[in-house]
Formats: sequence, C-alpha cells, structure tokens
Amino acid sequence: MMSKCLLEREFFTRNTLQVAREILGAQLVRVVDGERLSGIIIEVEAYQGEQDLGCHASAGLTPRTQVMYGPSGYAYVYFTYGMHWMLNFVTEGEGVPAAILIRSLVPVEGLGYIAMQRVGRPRAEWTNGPAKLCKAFNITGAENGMDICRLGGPIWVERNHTIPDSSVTNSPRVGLNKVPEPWKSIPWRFRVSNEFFLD
DNA sequence: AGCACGATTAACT
DNA sequence: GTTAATCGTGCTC
Repeated sequence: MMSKCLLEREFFTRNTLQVAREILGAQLVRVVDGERLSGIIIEVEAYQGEQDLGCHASAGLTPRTQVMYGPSGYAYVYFTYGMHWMLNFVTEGEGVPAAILIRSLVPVEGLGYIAMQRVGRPRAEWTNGPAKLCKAFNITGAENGMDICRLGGPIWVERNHTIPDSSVTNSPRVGLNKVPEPWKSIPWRFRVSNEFFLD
C-alpha cells in the first residue's frame, strides 16, 4: 500500500475554499485511549473572515474565536446548542480568522469504539453530521487549539482519495437561517457525491 | 445580571 | 413536517 502522507501546515495556509475543496477524500485520524480511529472526509464548509456574517469571527477577536486568528493547521473546537461539539481546522495565514467545519465522515478504523460512542444508532448515522462525528471520535473542548499537523498528536489528517471535480457538489452552508444574504446562500459547502464510494 | 440565540440532533406527530 | 434539549457566548442594561 502507498504510504500515507500527513497534510502539512502549508496545505492549510491557503485560501479557505481551496483547502475545503482539496481536503475532501482525505483521512481524519484520531488517537484516543491508545486506539486509532479514522474516517474519510466527505463534507466540509468554509468560514472565512470577519466580513463573513456566517463565521463566528464576524464577532471579532473574542476568547472563543482566538484560535481562528492564529496560524493554520490547528483545531478550532466549539460548543453549541448546550450539548454539541463541532470540529474545524484553521486555514489562511496568521491574523486572518478562517476555518473549515468538518461535517461528515465515512468511518474506516476503530469501528468498535465508534459503535460504543454511538450506541443505539445505525451505522449510517455514526458520523454523518458535525456533532455526530465529534461524539463518535470523542472530540471535545479538550482538543481546541491542538496542532493537527503533527503525527502522534490527538488528531491529524492523511492524504488518501483524490476526488475528481465531477464527484464534488457545492451548496449553501447549513444552519445559517438567521444570517443575512449573501452569506446565507453562498455555496461554501463542499460534498463528495454518494456515487464516488460505490466503486 | 439578564437576555436571545446558536455552523445540531433525536424524537416526536 | 415540528420541537425539546441545554448552556456557552456575546451583547445590552
């Protein structure tokens, strides 16, 4: 098997839309309790800058958003709805608050651990949502600010599939119902077509 | 100190 | 299709 290649900081220190598009098909790796969990990233969203009114950084530099203002390749993990954690990777250069939200994975390794975290739910719903995958991979505020460009850290990303443009769809970001246009409808959600994995 | 709301999910009718 | 759950965050008083 071809050796896996860690996504380096240079990968993340680029335009957020480019990072979002190109991370599709990569493999998110999580080591927890000495066990290796992983999944293929099949859906992400881009959040870029203070002017993006869908982005938390539209509130400026605050305790919550400070990780997004730092260098790329770090985890921005936040808590919402009183119960859910969300995983993002910081993009762009230092001082530019931007990130990609990881929204959906296809589980690959650690299926037993994941099944325990998602007990009672069908396999198809283990990691098909941003809060679901955090629960499945036991990702919480403890991972906020962690370096994801380091093998042996709590989370990193490896190159895997290359997804052709014909298998990628764009659409508006989810859950921004109260955000004004054009931010509400701008197509900054990137998803791998279901057909890609039927090969 | 109080308020409104959230980059969601699961369980309802 | 609708809605409860549940609390951190940022804003206003």
